[in-house]
Amino acid sequence: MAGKIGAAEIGAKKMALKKIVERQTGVALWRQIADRIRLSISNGDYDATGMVPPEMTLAREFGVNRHTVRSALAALAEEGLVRALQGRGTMIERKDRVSYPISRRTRFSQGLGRQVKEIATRLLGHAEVPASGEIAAALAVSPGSLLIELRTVSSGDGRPLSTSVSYYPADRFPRMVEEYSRLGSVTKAFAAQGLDDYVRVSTELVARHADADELSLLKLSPGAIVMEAQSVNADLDGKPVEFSRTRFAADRMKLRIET
Amino acid sequence: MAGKIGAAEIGAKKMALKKIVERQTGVALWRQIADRIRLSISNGDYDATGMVPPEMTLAREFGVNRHTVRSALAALAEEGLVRALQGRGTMIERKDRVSYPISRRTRFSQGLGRQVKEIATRLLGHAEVPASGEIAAALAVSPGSLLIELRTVSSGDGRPLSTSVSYYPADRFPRMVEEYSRLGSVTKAFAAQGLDDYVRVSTELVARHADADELSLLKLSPGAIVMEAQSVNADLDGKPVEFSRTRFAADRMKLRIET
DNA sequence: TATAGTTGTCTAGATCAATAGACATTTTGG
DNA sequence: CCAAAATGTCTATTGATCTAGACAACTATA
Repeated sequence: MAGKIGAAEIGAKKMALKKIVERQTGVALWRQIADRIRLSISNGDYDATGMVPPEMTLAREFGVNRHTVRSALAALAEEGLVRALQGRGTMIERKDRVSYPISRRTRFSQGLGRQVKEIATRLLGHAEVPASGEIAAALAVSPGSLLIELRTVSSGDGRPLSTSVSYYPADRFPRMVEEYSRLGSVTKAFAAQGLDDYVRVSTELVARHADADELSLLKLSPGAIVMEAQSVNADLDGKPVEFSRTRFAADRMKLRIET
Repeated sequence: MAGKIGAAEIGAKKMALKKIVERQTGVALWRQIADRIRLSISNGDYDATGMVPPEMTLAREFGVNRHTVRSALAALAEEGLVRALQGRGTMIERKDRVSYPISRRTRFSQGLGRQVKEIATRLLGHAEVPASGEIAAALAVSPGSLLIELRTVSSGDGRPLSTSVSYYPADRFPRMVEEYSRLGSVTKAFAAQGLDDYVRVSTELVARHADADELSLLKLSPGAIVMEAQSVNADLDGKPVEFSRTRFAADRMKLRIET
């Protein structure tokens, strides 16, 4: 099984163009197809024409009925990604996923840069909660000590991109809520409380289907995927200052890891 | 909408315990529930007992019929994650996702460390292909110049974790296939061709539903999610030496980004 | 102005997903 | 030993998904 395939490979590669989807999976065919077309759009596969291939062509490629492809395209139209024009074809309206950089100095609003004109972060709510085991460990505080919890959702040009739950040690950052509300930025709220700089020390990523809560917060077409990042930021002495759990709308974002 | 919710928050948090799932989404309820239980298991939510809650309890929490929960548990049993024992309950067989570190010096086999006893990478095939636009740009070679393509699938303790397609400039690494087949490692194959060290310069991540190809390569229960990482490695002069596209089985892996 | 190619709409039937209820089987604990 | 609690199995019904085919409406082009 090692590397003596060579010539036979060419054939195998052509097969791969058949864009197969699987049945009886718990994920409807129209949704799998919508996912794949979305990916093709964002990969620029259709840039030559600016159009999605005709429904009959897609149906043949995916090996499904034309109506199934129509369901997929309807979902993408609902997202505003494509627009169908009777008699002409289906036009691509929007192409790129927003690329979000994760680095040692990750700051939410900065990285998005020129990709979106307007970034809005809305504070959904806050609370003062005792540290649970996992979070206490991540923040290096004793379990049960008080934390400030902030819940936010962020949008780019009106489209929700991510939603976060963040925790801060209440003793060190007692005015977190007020400062964040006033300044609209975690970085500035930290600065207002005497912390000038901080760095990302760890990020863990998983991907899964969105639950109903995330669907509504991120205005996702249901059944969508979220990428969940658990991250810890620390001050320059290595003392953790923030634990947060951010869920990104997977079909609107790609994460770029910078090293 | 800014931070004057406070007390009302506590109620909202309790509501969140209701583990809601959405209907008519193109993703079957049993699959959404399977995803959520899998996440709960890997988060350690059931560590106290080592058991998944009873079917009736889960059905109540998710607001669905017991049979729907049974479908979800059947899928998890199929994955080998849980085992049902009549009269007793449903036992957790395996807990953790494998954590895969992505850093400036990412090396596949090293990072997995003690998490898996045995790592096996199988060469699926190879080919010599002209560089397409995107890949040529990433590798900083002229479009159409020859690349060596390697396709592999990697498993930990017999469970497929990821599948990769990688490209190397054919002029610089003409013996890539032979050396890789002989040594079983990209790092060693590079060394055998005079490249002693290399670093990760970029990684881009997206998440989506797996296609049939990935389902069969990764032996995924259909409808599963993959995380796709496009990465570029370069030598210490910054000259790109490898472009690769790795798809991770999202329900078996978490990615840890180290900065 | 035909004609081919495209999306839009409708109907009918087959299969999958989910609910509902009843009862069997097995284990645990009083 | 008995009762409670858990999983296993079966039947029946409803709604969502997918297929199949036919035709209408619209667009571009020869």
